[in-house]
Parts: sequence; structure tokens; C-alpha cells
Amino acid sequence: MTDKNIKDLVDRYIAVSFSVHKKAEQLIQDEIGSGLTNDQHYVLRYMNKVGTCTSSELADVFEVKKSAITAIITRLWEKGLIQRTRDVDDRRVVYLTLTEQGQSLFDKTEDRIHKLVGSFINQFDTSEINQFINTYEKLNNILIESCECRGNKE
Amino acid sequence: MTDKNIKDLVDRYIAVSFSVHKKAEQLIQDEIGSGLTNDQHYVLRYMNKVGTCTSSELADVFEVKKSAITAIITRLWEKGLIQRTRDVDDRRVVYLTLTEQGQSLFDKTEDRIHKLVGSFINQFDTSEINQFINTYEKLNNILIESCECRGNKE
DNA sequence: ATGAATAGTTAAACTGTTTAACTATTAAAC
DNA sequence: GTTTAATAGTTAAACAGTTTAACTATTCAT
Repeated sequence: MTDKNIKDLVDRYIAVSFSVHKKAEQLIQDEIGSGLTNDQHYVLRYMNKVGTCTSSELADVFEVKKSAITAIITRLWEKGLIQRTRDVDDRRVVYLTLTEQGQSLFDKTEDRIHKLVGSFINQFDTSEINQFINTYEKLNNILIESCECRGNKE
Repeated sequence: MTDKNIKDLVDRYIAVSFSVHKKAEQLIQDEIGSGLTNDQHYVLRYMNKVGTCTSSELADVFEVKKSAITAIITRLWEKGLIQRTRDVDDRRVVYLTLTEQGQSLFDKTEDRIHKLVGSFINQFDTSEINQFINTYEKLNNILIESCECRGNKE
């Protein structure tokens, strides 16, 4: 591949990924309403998936420091969306779970997001979607490997 | 497509796009060094592309309010990377350009980024890259249309 | 039993963001 | 022409998210 091709590809990729990222965040923001930020929504999403987790686990998953998680968790906790429960055996550990309110908020939002996504994927055929997400995941693996080589463990 | 398929697709897409976004930002951060944030780099990138621009233009391009641009521009200006020049005809307007220092910093960084990207795209064949970015751009257009329908002009 | 490691929090500092008020300037209406 | 609108940009206050560094409390290891 020539240098110019690489340059064009970089420009094109940065432009489209910026725009898609921005638009997607905006659409999600519309669905979750003004009471929650996107990042807070992603935390609820993860907790919905795994049921119970800890701050350290969230810091690993979202690739940020634990103190960043504390800030987000505290805000969700103040909104009454999550619960903090100390482990009785290892009293350093705090288990995080969705409250009923948090669960029902997430469920409602997720419904709307699924409807929205449904309306988008009608416009692609299945093979195009599969091809796209496969390449995306392949790119992800290459980036992960590259980050590990460079010692960017997190 | 079934509801479960949609759910799986949403989960898979969110996971991979989060991870790729994070890794890409990290790799770019490694290349641009600690003196600059990613957002600041993207502003330099745009200015390198167009030569001269205004704050209002940047606000349009990056889809943020003008005051957010002022903050970023001021930080780049304090680092001596960009120049502010008042228009002599319309004295409300301030033209923004890269200083020599800003240009040379961007050029050096861009070289390294191109080398890095070059090492990645070796691992895909051309048709896969084209297919991927075409679908990505198609998705972008769908999202743009959807945002416009909902009145999210910016 | 002491010292090291772990889980989580707190505080300070910073970037990026929005809203709202403001200045300065230009354009439009009359 | 003067007054009114709109435009370009900045400033200030407030907030979310982030990191670093110091700290508490607890558990593990030797």
C-alpha cells in the first residue's frame, strides 16, 4: 500500500469513526434521557450483564483507574440505581448490584435501544453485518496485541 | 432478525467499538506524547488539513459548542502551537492557523501514526478494508439521517 | 507478629463539556 | 442614519470523567 493510500485511509477512518461514535452517543443519550450520562449507562449495562461486580472489576473492564470508578459509582449510588454491599468474609471488598430501580431503568432504556437498532439493521443484509463486525473484531484483536507489545497493559 | 439476535449484536458492537476506540486513543496518545491530549491532536489534524479556520467552523466540525472550542484553542495557543489572527474586514472573526512549531509537531506525529497504521493494514487484504470502511460509512449515513429526523441537528 | 499486598476511598488537579451572560462587531429594517 | 438583529468569540460557573498520590482498612505471607 502506498503512503498516500495509508494517509487517505487514516483520514477516512478517523472521520467516520469520529462521526459514528458521536452520533451513536447522541442517540443513546436520547434514549436514556437526561438523568444519566453515557458512561453511567455503560456501567449499568455491565452490571446488568454480570449481576454482581466490584469496583476493581469495573476498573479493569473500562480500563480506567479505580478512583474514576468510585466517582461514577457514587453518582449512580446517589441516584439510587445501585447498591453497595460489603463482603462478610473479605471486608475490603464491596459488591455492586443494581437496585430494582436501577434494573427497571436499564430494562426500559434497553428496550428502546433495541427498537432503534432494529430499525437500522433493516438497512443492511445479514452477510454485510457479519462481515463488518468480524473485521471490526479482527481489528480489535490486532490493536490489543499491539498495545500489549508496547506494554500498555491498561 | 430476532430480538435475541438484536440483543447479541448490540452487545457485540458496543464491546468491540468501546475496545477499539479505547485502544486507538491509547496508541495515538503514545505517538503524540504527553504534551498533547487526543482532542487537541484532532484539532491540529483538522487545521493541518484545511490550513486556516475559525472557532465557529471547529465547533461545527467537532459538534460541540463554541465555548468548548475556545478552551481547547486557548490551551493549544498557550503551548505555542497555533496562531490567532483577527480578520481586518470583519473584526469579529479570528483566523486560526498552525504555527511552525505546531506544524512540525503534527508532521512528526503523523509520520509515526502512518507507520503504525501501515503495520496494521498489512494484516488485512485490500478488499476486506474497503468492504469494512464502506459499511462503516454507510452506517454513518444512516445515523446522520436518523439524528436529523430526531431534530438533533447538532 | 510484622510487613507487603489488596480493595476501596478521598483530595487535588486537569480536560472537556454545557449554559448563560457578556463584548464587540456587522447586517438589516425602518 | 439610527435602531435593532444577528454573528463571532470569550468568560465564568458548574459538572462529569480522568489521573496521581496519599490514605484507611483489611487480608495475606513469611
